[in-house]
Amino acid sequence: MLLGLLAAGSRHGYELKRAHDERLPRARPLAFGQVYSTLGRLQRDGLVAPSGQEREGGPERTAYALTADGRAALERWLAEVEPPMPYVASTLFAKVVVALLVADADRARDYLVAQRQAHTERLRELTAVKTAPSASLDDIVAADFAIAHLDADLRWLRTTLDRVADWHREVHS
Amino acid sequence: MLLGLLAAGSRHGYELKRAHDERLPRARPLAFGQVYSTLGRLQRDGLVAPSGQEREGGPERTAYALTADGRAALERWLAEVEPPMPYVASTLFAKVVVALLVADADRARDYLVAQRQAHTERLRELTAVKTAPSASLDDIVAADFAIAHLDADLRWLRTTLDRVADWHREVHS
DNA sequence: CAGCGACTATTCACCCGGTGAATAGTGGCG
DNA sequence: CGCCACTATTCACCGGGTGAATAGTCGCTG
Repeated sequence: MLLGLLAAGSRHGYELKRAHDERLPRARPLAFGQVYSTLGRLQRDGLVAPSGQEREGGPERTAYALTADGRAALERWLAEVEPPMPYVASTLFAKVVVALLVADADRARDYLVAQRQAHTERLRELTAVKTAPSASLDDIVAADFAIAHLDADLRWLRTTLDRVADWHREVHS
Repeated sequence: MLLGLLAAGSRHGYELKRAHDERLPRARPLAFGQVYSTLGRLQRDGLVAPSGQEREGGPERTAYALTADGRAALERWLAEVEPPMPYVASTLFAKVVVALLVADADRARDYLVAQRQAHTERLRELTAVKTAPSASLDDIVAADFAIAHLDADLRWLRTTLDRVADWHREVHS
């Protein structure tokens, strides 16, 4: 991701974090410590290099630019397809499994119902975000992504509610 | 997750990993190193304690059990609802954003089309998994989870394909 | 002018989860 | 006895995430 941002032109660390957070408004904001430690690694591996020193209206800052290797690595990454769902990695899923292991079917059901409600509420919020007049395409595309996955969770929660009794029986056999 | 498995009875590390991988067949298998280091942390925090030493048909093994604090922490965890989609955290999403930053709209489209194909293929595989005669409910519920999220990705890929030109323009403005 | 606060730029120390390999013990077999 | 397979655990390392600390510059105020 940082490589991608640097491809658009060299930047110093603080500004990279700024650019990241702007470009992906709904992603987890980067910590400064993380930006610099990642830049350090990228530099260690020859994918970025310092490209200048600047001092305007603030303290000294070091800009970084992509190296040819960095550009090649980025192109490679962009050319490859992400493996779709190689694993089910989800806290929600794990929690439901544990609930069935640890509690009775009714308790698990209660959890599923509460989670469903929270999802429905969040869906409402995100729909409001994307329909606001001030929504940028960045906001809309990200909201759509989130909405699609909330829907997926809700669908799964629904069918799982129907199966709780059977699943609970199987888990305890 | 390990706490949940221990709630069903005390177990040693190796067996915990085994139980985890069995219970969640489509999750990422745990590394042994990870199980023990997590157990160490849980012990450090007073959530689990060694509960016995055993030697049958193999080397010595140390079983661990939940402490009262551990049980309480597990109950607390189970009682709280997971915050739904607090962030859009997805490699797929980040990749599309970078593609738009770095490449032209056609290149981004090519990537989206290739990714869509991989998703469709994976959907087929997972559908086969859940319809196999030998499929357990564990398999089916996990496959349904994955299928729902693959669908969500596909839905998003579709609308994003329609928006590439506009989004590309906005990204570069 | 000095001090303060806000903003900018970076480092530091630490933690967790993930990884792959190494180490050590037991049992069975030739 | 040695070897192999299986069981049980440790070890050393890595990247990403966290929160706070450090340091410089600028503008404002008394």
